[in-house]
Amino acid sequence: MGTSCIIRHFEHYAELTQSDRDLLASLERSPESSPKNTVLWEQGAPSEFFYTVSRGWAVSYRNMENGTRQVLDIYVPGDIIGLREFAFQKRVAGLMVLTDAELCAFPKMRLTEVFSKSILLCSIFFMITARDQAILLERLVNLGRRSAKEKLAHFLVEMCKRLGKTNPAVANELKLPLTQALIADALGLSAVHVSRTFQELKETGQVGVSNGGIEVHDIEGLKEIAGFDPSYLEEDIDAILEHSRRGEINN
Amino acid sequence: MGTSCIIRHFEHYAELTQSDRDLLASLERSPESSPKNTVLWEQGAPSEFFYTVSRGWAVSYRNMENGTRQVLDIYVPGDIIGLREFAFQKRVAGLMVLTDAELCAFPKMRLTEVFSKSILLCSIFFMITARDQAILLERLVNLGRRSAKEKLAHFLVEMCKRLGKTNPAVANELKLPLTQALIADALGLSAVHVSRTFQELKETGQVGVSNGGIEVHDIEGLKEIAGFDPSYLEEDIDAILEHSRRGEINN
DNA sequence: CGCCGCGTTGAAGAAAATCAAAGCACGTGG
DNA sequence: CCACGTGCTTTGATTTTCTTCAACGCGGCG
Repeated sequence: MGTSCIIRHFEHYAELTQSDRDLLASLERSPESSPKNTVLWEQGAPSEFFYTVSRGWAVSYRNMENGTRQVLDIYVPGDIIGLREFAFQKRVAGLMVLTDAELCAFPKMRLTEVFSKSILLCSIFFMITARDQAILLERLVNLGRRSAKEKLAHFLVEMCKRLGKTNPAVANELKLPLTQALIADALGLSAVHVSRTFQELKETGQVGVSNGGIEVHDIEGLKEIAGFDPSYLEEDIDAILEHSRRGEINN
Repeated sequence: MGTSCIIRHFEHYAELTQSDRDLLASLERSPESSPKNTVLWEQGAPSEFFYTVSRGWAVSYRNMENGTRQVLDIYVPGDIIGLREFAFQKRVAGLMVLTDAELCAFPKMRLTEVFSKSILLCSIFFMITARDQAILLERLVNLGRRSAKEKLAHFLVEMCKRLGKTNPAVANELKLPLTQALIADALGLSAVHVSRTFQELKETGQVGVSNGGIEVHDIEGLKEIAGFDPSYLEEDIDAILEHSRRGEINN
């Protein structure tokens, strides 16, 4: 099965010991593939696993009573899904894969076992959760206090940044497997308004379209439109690890 | 100095051992009081401590370039401030106390030490962070896909629930030390629209005013207006602790 | 071919923002 | 005790932003 998905992910943050790797490997199940547009669970379903995305895109969403939908998160390869349900028995949101995808499951309840055995892994998990919160905050700002144009620009920049982290090649070409309706549901807008706003960005040259994908021509321009501040994506793992190691010595 | 703030808070979740208590007590500094309207830090300031609120209200916010402001969180006694900055060197948002308040500081970097010494405390911290994320998600939904009236109703119900958790008396009388401008900044609305929306709720009898405070007359009505689903506030600590204890045995 | 999902366009309407002024409660100083 | 200032809320009029509805275009695919 090669290097497991989460090990690769975590080694991006810090050097793991062999026992850390063994520990992670013992938890991770083999990847499960799902064809595009599969709903893996609905909100309210029991929440026993979290997942890492090894291939494809997924989206978590909330269906509202009035028939609308709010997209809460968009997941790309390398992301972790469902950590936030650590404290809950049930899924707080539905999950759908957008493309053919592969996810690796982890039994949620064995996380505490990991925590007790490796302070390093514990710190990394905590760091990831805290960083995810910072991202959510930024999204809150996006929904609360930005115009449609700013929202869309900010969204595109964030996707660029996140994709660029694992795949430096895609710095300014975005092939998003997202419909405009889905982007609308992520930004709290209507689909037609997203379409119009895209037109605006095309006219002023920040984005373009090429065979179904979105091309980002001017990421700096988008950043300016959005008032983008990248600091919320720049977690600092080193300082934590420093102390984490010190904690280990104290053990 | 009596029982420390965070110990009281944590014992609400689980029974701590004496060594857990000692560990927490060794970290917590004595409470610092701040007069109302004090800004404790601005976004971008170094982030070395997190805090527990032992008295008073506080609010974290983000100032936008266009002069507007987004309120990210409102903190009441018992809440923890700044855990989300675990992974960051800098504050991602400003913090202001709204009333005269007392906060207890914790050196952020000693968290990993706590994690390594007590799997129970580690689990509780993780649980709190995960639950905070669930609350943020609900707020995302609130900002993205609800009308002004629904937003306000949802906001009031959430505050009721959160206050009622520590103080069962205030189930349906709310004395909020919040201006309408601040509520507006929390909900992504303008202050005048919040005022108008309040009028609506008064006319239909869900809320009233008495000497400066807000009275909630009909919390069920508000829930219905908002489409309120309380499950995001009902974390389930027991299942986690069960496994946490098992983890400890494995040590 | 014809259907279907998705994007685009236009027109009309609703929701909320903005601007400006006035009211009200409260504290302060004369 | 009253006048005054200040911070917050309310109100009305106007404008902007976004939604809704409906229709059409367009490419892919059975």
